[in-house]
Amino acid sequence: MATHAGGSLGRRRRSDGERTHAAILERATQIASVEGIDGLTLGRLADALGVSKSGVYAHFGSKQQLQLETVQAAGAVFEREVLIPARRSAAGLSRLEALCEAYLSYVERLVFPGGCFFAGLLAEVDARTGPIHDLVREGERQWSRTLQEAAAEAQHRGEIAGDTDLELLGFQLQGCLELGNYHFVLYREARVLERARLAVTGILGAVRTAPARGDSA
Amino acid sequence: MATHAGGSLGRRRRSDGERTHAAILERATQIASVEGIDGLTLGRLADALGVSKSGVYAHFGSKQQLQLETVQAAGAVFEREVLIPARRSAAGLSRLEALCEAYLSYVERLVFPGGCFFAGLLAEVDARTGPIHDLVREGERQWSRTLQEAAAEAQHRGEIAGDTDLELLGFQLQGCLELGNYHFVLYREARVLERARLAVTGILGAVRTAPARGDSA
DNA sequence: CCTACCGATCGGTAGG
DNA sequence: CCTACCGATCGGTAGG
Repeated sequence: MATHAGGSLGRRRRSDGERTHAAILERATQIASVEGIDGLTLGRLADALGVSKSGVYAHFGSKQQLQLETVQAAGAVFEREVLIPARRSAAGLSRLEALCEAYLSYVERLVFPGGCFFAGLLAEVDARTGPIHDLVREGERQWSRTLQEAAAEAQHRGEIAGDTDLELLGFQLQGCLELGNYHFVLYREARVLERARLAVTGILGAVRTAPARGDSA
Repeated sequence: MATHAGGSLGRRRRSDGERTHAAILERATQIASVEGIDGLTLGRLADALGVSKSGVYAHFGSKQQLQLETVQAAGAVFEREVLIPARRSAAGLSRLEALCEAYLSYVERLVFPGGCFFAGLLAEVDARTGPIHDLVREGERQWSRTLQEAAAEAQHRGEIAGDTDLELLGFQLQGCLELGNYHFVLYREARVLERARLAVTGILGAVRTAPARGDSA
């Protein structure tokens, strides 16, 4: 309903309400990454923020809306911490490697205290139905596509073998990344992420057409 | 306290109470595989069984005991459906292949309605602490070890290359299996399990020393 | 195994 | 944003 004409003051500063809303969602992603999206309750979130339950509720109007916005907020963090950094690497094999490393780094730095937000959410809602299931399914599909497109560009450039099955390559890499996340959170040892990195390197090494600088022989 | 001397009647038949207990746990594993171990509540379980809440409660004495026994009951199913069938295959590469196929078949047949019980549980409790976390961690460690031991025997027999890193091979296979499970439950398409099978075959093909019967060239 | 209950917490509402 | 409340459900208990 509001027009874009803001008058002589130009674009308004982000309001207090908007900043509070964003702060609530940041806390919500932290809680949900450990307790699950179902473990995120209005009361727990309100306690963590030091406000009343209805003070939180008023921002969303329903628990489902809070959950959906929390998932979307986590998606923005994933983009900022994984997708955008990887885009700084050259398209092709470099970017494919960068995507894998950016993901493992995002896990290792505990951007979310419970590890990858979407790895946890995937397992929580995969067997259910509803809007959150659908949101997660689309996010997972997009992540698979991102890996596969980077692999396709690497193949187009002749950096990986022409007969490489890109779907399988992406699947194998994605499996190593997700298992790396689960094991890191489960065992709490940095060593398991090193194992994931070596597994990724091994899979890429098997399809690479030219040895990387520094390889022996 | 009871002795093993059962008198002239020999070993007693399994009592009604024991059969009821087992029936409760079977239902509990089904509910927990979809709703999570935290989504398994006494009230929901009682409703599904058509008994009163305290009728269920009396069998376990606490919710934690119910949860622990449910996880153990699911472990017995995993052993029956995955580990024991795979042991019918010859030790070495055949058994490693059989372990992967038995796992994917167990997922595909929906032995648990929510897919692999432990894949879901892993993601649910990896970031928490307590006896269930510990139980899952030991189970996951054992599953990794089982895959790795089969790979070691394959290497010992000369079926896979002598310089294969067994830990990485096991990790890559385990990643494909778990991602196959998550995607099958998420997308509900049989095709994604075919992808997982091909991903496993591709990984094993890269380290195999002799071509399998039927391979071209 | 049952009914009947306990205090705590759930999502959500009323009224300010 | 708050207090105060609603009915439903949670894990657990008492008493039979």
